[in-house]
This record gives sequence, structure tokens and C-alpha cells, in this order.
Amino acid sequence: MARRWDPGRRQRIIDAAIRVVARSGIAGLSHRSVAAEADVPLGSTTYHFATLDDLLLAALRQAGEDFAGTIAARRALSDPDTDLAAELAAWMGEWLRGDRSEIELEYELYLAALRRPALRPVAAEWAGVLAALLARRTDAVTARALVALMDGICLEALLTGRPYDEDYARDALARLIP
Amino acid sequence: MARRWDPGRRQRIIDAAIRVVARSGIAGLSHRSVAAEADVPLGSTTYHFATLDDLLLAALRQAGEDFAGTIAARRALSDPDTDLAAELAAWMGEWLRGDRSEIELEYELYLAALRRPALRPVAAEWAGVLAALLARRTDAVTARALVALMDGICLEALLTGRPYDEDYARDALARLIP
DNA sequence: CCTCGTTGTGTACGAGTGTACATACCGCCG
DNA sequence: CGGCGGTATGTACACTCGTACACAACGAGG
Repeated sequence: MARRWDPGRRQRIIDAAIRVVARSGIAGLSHRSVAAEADVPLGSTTYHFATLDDLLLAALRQAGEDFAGTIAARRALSDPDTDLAAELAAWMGEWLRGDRSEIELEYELYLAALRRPALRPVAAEWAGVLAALLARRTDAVTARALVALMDGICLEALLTGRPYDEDYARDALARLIP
Repeated sequence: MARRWDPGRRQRIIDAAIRVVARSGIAGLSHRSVAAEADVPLGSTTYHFATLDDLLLAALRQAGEDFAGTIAARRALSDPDTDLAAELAAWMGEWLRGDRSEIELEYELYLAALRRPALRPVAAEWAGVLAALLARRTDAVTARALVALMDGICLEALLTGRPYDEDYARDALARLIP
């Protein structure tokens, strides 16, 4: 029989779950679809993650950590010499022009917390990490508002299909900064 | 056999679908669950709505119309003598303190457009109706930004479980108004 | 060497799903 | 009055799903 002892299998299942959600959405997530994607037997996914919610939680956590890494790597956000509103607007533009399935993956996992209380602490941390970073360039209240406005602007672009308008975003964000 | 000719059946199916989504989410929406809720045979739901997406589209449209009616009825939003930011913040507070399943219903239908291009025109109109109303109190660009910020603030409260802070919301909204 | 408990696997079951389709009903037009 | 066509229904099929559970492999401790 195949590999009986496989450290890191749990992680590979999480990675597979993320790919499945990126491709087919949360609706397409099942023990079987993940098992096929990760190339492990069905029993393996149910063994490591008894319920689908466990798996979803792990996927959200992972995506949140990846996101935190991404923003930490974007040094211009922390550089006090840049125009914060312009920098944020440019960042959103890059993100929105990127791979659509990655965008949908991140937002869908994030929004899943609406119906699943178990995911809310992770979603809160996700938003909190960004707010904390922005708070170093301005005050905490403004940082929170900036995060909210960015969320709203991105959602508007994604949900209505209207193209993203970077000038508008920069202007609106700038108004929030005292 | 029961009622063969039933005008308004289509509408009753839509209403039932909305109740199902409110109770169990989009994930719980199926031809069968709607049929049971509407007390009609299975074939009736598949006859009026060949695919689930058709039904979802109709439900979103209906919810959007209800929403448009709600904001139209809230006269203070149009009254030029009120403080717009304070009025919006108070309105969000009332809404967020209301029935959670209704909140989840509206947001879940709205957010469903993320993965379903067919729903985007309806979502766009939903957001557009509110923006158009606000544009009569300020300019069009500011109105759009207000809608985005309100969306972001509501989502933050709903996704993180943090309680809604009306003072903060009023202050942030006021900053957007020139 | 031989148990024993943990880790991992395969299979089977019952429930629920979308869909297709033959059939039934009923108002209307000829 | 007769049948035609749109409306409505019930059933059946093929499929996917979560879950349970018996069993296989293996490392460790006796």
C-alpha cells in the first residue's frame, strides 16, 4: 500500500483545499474533491479534518497568513515618505488586475465568515493585521476606516463588474486621512 | 389533483426561496427545499425556474426591490435638513441591530454576485439605487464613496463580530463629505 | 518476537441532489 | 364538441455527498 507515514500530508490537504476553492468556490469543496486534488484517498481527508468546517477554517487561516505575508512584503505601505492614499489605491489596482480566481478565493473565504461564526476570529485577525499596519502611518481609527473603504471599493468593482477607477479610489481614501 | 391554475405561483416560489436563503443560506437552496417551503410539488419549481441560478436571480431581484422600497421610505435620507453622515450611521445601526437572518439574507444574495456574473447587473443596480439617492444630497462621486464605506463598515461588523460603533461610523462618513 | 495503540485506508450506506420526461389537466379556438 | 397547446405534476435515474466503520500498516515497548 502507498506511503503510510507522510508528514506534511495535512498541509498538502490544506493547499489542495485552497486550490479547489480558487477553482470551484466553497460550493465545490468536498472531502472528495479535496482528496482528488491532493491525490490522497478519501479517508485521509476525513481523518485529518473530521468536518468540512474544520477544513475551511484551516484554509482561511492559511490564506490569511499568505495575505499577511504579502502586505508585509509591500514595503511602500510602511515607508512614511510615500503618499498613503495613492499607495493604497495603486495596490488595490494591482490586486484587482491580477488573477481573478485568486481574488475570488480570498474574498470568498473572508466573506464565508458571514454565515460561519467559527471563522469570524480568523476574519477579524485578517482585517486587523492590515489595520495595524496602516495604524503606523496614521491613527487607529483612520486605519480602520481605510480598511473598510478599501473593502467597499473592491467589492463594488467585483460585484458590479464596473472597472476599477484608481483616481476615484485615491481621492476617496485621501479624504479619510486627516 | 390540486389547483392546476394558480396565478402568482411563480411569485410564491420566489418568496419561498427568499425564506429558505434567509434560514439556511444559499447553500441550503435547492429545488426541493423551495418546493417544500412554498408547498408546491417539486416539478413546479423546476418548471418555473429551470436552473437554480434562475431562481437565485429572481430572489436577488426581489430582495433588491424590497431594499429600494425601504430606502425610499426612509424620508430623512432625502431631507436636506438632516445631517447626512449622522443619518446614515443611525440607519446602519438600526439595520445591524435588526433581525440577523434578514441581514445575512441581503448580504449573502448581494455577495453571491462575486462568483456569478449573471447576478452582477442586479447587484450593480442595487448599489446604484442607493448611490443615486445619496447623490441628491451631495455629488455623485461622494455618493459612491459613501456607499462603499457603508458596505465596508457593515461587513467589518458582520464578519469580525465586533459590535457596531455608531460614533465611529458617523465620523468616518462625515470625512468623505466635502 | 510479539502485542498494542496510533495512523492511515478502502468500502459501503443512506440521504439528498439536478434533471429528464411521460403524463395529466384545463382553457381556448376552430 | 373536439382536440390542441401551454401549464403543471409525479416519478425515476444517475450522481455526489458526509459519515461510519472494519481493516491494514507500522513504530514502540515489553
